[in-house]
Amino acid sequence: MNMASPTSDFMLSDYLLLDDDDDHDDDHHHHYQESLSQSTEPWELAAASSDASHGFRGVITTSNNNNSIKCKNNASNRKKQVEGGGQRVVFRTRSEVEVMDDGYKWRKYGKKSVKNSPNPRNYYKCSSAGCGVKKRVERDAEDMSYVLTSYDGIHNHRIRSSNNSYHNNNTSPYSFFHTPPANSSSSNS
DNA sequence: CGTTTTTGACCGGCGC
DNA sequence: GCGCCGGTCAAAAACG
Repeated sequence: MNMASPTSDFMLSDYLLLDDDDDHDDDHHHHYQESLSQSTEPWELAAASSDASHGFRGVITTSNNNNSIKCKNNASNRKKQVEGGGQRVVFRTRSEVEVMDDGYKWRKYGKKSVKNSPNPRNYYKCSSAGCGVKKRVERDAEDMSYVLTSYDGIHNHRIRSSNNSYHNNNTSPYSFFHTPPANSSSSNS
């Protein structure tokens, strides 16, 4: 609980904020600030969060052009709004296991092979009805040691206990981010 | 028996 | 219009 204080702001500030600067993304290849958590977890926490201010439909694009991963936001070219708030977070974690327990129960609804990645991409959806939070898990195209996990939306329900109690210990790198205070609905009107 | 995984099909957007 | 590409659906299997 050293680096606890699990708040979204903390995370956003402490890590990296992704702007929709897809224009000059070639300049700075790595949008990710790798911060090794000294926690007891076997995986390293390295995260990149996207700016939800735009309410965009972000596209996580893995391009090997510059041997880098870049996240592009289609703020202008919004295809469809992300149900659940439109929050997108991308975690880059060094782990041997692709799917790790973040405290929520997910149901895999698809697997697809991406062009720029030799590894397939897994699509998960929150098992809770009425919760349209989706999760995308894939291994890094260049570093297969890393797992790229994307979250879409915000859970409108309480965390679902699973086999593990990571959320209870706040040891899960993702759990704290996904534990919305109470105003997670963010103006649902 | 209920739920989840699996896997190919399907579909929509975009580029050519 | 067609093919590519990424995302989702859905039927059957697999799993508890």
